[in-house]
Amino acid sequence: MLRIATWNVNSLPARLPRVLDWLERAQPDVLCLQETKIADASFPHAELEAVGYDSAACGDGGYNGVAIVSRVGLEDVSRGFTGEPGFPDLEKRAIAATCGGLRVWSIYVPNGRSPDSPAFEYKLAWLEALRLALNEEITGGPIAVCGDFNVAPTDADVWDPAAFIGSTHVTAAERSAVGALLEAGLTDVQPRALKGAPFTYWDYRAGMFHKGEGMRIDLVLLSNTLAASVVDAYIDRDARKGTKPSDHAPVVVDLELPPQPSS
DNA sequence: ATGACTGTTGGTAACAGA
Repeated sequence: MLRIATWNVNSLPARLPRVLDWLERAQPDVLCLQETKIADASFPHAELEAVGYDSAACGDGGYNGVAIVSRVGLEDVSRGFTGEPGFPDLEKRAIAATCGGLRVWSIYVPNGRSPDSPAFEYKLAWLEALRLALNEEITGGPIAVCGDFNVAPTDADVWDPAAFIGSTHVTAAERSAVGALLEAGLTDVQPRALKGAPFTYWDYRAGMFHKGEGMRIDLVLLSNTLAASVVDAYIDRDARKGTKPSDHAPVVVDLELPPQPSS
């Protein structure tokens, strides 16, 4: 069994104790992180190593930042991707590595701010460039594209579609961009809903978590053949509780991979 | 409860997040 997970931690320095605790509790083989907000030179490789995980990071502090944490190998790390657009400069939003024979991507899609902003055009361009970059990899072998997509794929992925009219994350253009990724050969793994909803993000404000007003924007996309190996998928809603949580919860996917042919 | 955010920075107010 291979357990992969993705979690937007909203600052790894602020969240490190919770991340270390969560690794101990959830026992993922691979964890993709987003919004690490930490420069590579300061990344807590040693702290992760102490609990049994290798790590590779792509960040420059401040905003953004992604990483992959693995206890089943971490090879052929690549940062960013060919054709990736900037705003205007390149941002730290993508890292990939091979872990336990699986190509894993950790991505942080731009927020978009508002549908009439240049940041929204950047978001769409970034997703289209990602699709082009993934096209070859998707046909090359098993791949998992994990992260904060900042898009709710359907109306069932937001607590109240009426509350999102005119907002980012739900527009036809954004959903079409994610749909193009699926058409390229990826499957959006549907996690078991805990507490009746499939949400992965709840705004910090106005008690939205406690009122169940969330969104599903953190996704695990698996190459279609690999998706047949999913034996379980869930959102760890408990990780959103308590003191100083991230505003996102981890998504966990369990895979029962077919036996590897021996070489 | 007629309310209720959190993180970052040549930083203590402005901004980004979604």
